[in-house]
Amino acid sequence: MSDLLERLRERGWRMTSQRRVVAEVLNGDHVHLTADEVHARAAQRLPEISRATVYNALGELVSLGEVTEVSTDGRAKRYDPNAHHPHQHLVCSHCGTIRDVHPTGNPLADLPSEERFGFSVSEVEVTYRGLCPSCA
Amino acid sequence: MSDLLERLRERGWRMTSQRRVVAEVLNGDHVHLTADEVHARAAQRLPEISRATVYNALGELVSLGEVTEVSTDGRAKRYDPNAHHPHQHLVCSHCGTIRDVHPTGNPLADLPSEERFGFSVSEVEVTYRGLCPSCA
DNA sequence: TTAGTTGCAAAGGCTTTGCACGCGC
DNA sequence: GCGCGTGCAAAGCCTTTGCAACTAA
Repeated sequence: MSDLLERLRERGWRMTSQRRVVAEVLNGDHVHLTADEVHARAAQRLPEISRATVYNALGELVSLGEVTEVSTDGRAKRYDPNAHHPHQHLVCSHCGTIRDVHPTGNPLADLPSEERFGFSVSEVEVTYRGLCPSCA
Repeated sequence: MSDLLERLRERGWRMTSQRRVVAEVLNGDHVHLTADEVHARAAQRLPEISRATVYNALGELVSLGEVTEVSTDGRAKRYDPNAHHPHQHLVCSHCGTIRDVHPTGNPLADLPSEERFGFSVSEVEVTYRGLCPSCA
């Protein structure tokens, strides 16, 4: 699981310097950057990279299932490269910090078939909210 | 729980024709409108109502805890007046339809204290995703 | 070679803001 | 009458798009 770049190469993702930098910026755990933050970090290594290119790359990584979009209540979406480690998020209601957490139990099992209204349910997204130690 | 307007009056919410119409539009179950949809429906009864006023009113209803913001992955936030009936959402990945559902079990209990990292967790938000009968 | 990628700049969707006027309490 | 609410128009933030130049495979 650990190396995003390697996985992308194996999957035959066309590699360019811009795409490599984006993947490198995202690689790791507990990473939840906005598109703009990804662009800023990428631009440290590749000053000419454009926002549009970052958005393109992020969109593809999401389609490939290598990265997940996290829409916190704030405005900009955040991108989470931890797609191969099923996990949920714990968000501080005050400062917005996000932590990855790994609850016990399977939330999917909590939705009985009579509550599924004929839907074929395939995913669950769980977000815990509260105050982090610094904000409490 | 049923009448939003009544609750607002009891809480001393300053009432104007615009605010009344917004509250009336939102009142009910399984309502998940965007700000723009709220504006459109409100404008049927009060043609001069402005978007800014609708946004103001929605923002206050959210602060008051009478309405919940639902950010599906799409662009515009949706507003759910069902804040007094704890429930989760079942979203169709294809057409975006939202249904309210009432799972068994308490998701809060699934997050053990060693996974809370010192946060005081107060809410959980659960979204089930899948295909609805029409889109399957 | 050639299809896919990039950068730019402009457009687009959703939401917020500043300010003068108007209205609920 | 006072203070908050309203409408308008403009600005703002985040994201997408069109297109010509470029480049990985």
